[in-house]
Amino acid sequence: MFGLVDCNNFYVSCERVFQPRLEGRPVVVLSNNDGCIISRSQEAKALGLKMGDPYFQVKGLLRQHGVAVLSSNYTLYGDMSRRVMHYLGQTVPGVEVYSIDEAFLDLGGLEAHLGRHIGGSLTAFAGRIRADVKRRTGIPTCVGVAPTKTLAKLANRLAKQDAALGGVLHLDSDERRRWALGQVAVGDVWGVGRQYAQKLTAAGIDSAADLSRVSEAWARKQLGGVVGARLVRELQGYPCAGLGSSEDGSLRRQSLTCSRTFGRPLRERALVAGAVTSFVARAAEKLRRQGELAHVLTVFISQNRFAPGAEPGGHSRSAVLTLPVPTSDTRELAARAGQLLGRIWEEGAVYVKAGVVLAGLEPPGRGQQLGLFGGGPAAPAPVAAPVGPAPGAALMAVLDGLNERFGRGTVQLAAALGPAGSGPVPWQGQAAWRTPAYTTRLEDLLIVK
DNA sequence: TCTGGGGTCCTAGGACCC
DNA sequence: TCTGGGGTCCTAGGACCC
Repeated sequence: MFGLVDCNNFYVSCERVFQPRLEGRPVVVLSNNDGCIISRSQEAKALGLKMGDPYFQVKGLLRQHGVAVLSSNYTLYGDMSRRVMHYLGQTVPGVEVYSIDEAFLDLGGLEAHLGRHIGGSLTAFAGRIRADVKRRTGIPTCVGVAPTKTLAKLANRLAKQDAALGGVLHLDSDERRRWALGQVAVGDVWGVGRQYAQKLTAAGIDSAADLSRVSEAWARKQLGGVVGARLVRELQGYPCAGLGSSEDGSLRRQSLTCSRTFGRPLRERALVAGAVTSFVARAAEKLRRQGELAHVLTVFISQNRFAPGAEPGGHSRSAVLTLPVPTSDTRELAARAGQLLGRIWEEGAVYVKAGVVLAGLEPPGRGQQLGLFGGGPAAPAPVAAPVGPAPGAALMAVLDGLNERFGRGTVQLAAALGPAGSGPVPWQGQAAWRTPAYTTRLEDLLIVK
């Protein structure tokens, strides 16, 4: 049995914890660079504001209705997420952190145990989790409980829709499962996106219930092979996916990206190179926190995809390099990234965004590919060097330590600093309405009088 | 003027291995 | 006449998720 805990309007809810005056008012949170709406309160949804609406297109509407507008504050959301997940991890046997605001719970075998303790049902247990998360973190959630992950997602959606359910829906019988399937449009099923929804409705499949009745062969043919087959089976109540392992509640990623839209369009190579270097540094930091090394490095740069005449996908170029020796050393990754940028750079073009991806992640230690001539290119080591910490690891540890203690960016590569002079780096995005880091910076701590 | 930033999984084809 | 069988790795692309 699976539970799915999903925080309601997560980013808005995080902001409301520290600004209670935002309760009951329409509130939106904007993406990086204050580009589009990425989180909306119920009141904002009721005004017809959509996920992904570009800010400049809805500015008038926002003003007209007195909508509170906030820039995104990922430091805050990440920390609030950690608190929620930590509580869940202490409360149930297994947790898979699925995204910043969602977690799957392993509720297998709990029912018998619960019978003797609280209220006797998973429904009551889920209600208690919900109340505890709210009390401990201030974040409202809904909980779906069902025999498969896909059904738990579906139950969660219904719990969010219908306030009468009290934030919890447990699909504890076949009748209830069938009822729930009938309530949900096929396009709202987890795993059915725009393309599939279009295809399905064209074939007369309109609800989750309809989808649960198609043949496996049809699902395979129409919905991406085995993925589609599993999707249908899950709707029927047969689990096809277990709880992803994240024992300590932290996510272990298979790739790490850092990319940003620039604060303004850039045409100077040195500036874009500076941006790429700073993105590499950030990605490498995440990589080291995860305790891994990367084998594959990708750099991409994008021109304005909304420019008239831009063909879909044609606005972006990327270059990939498989490193001879996996590394997490910012200096080496930055040097390689600079070379990759040279391969895709077009003089005269105007770029609006860049990014780097670290992939082929592996833990250090045994099994590591060593350089044939010893060490990595950045810091040659003797051929006979025993397997041990990578060259430069100590330096990176000091770098991370300083930045953690004194704030991100305290020590950086000079190449990531931008042109001499003062002011924000030219690739820094807009964030006109950013709230303080209430929970992670001492200076930003709220003072209650 | 202005349009996010992360991720996942699967398929298919080609090159190459023994 | 006849032309194996079993793999891996890489790339590109497509779908999906929050």
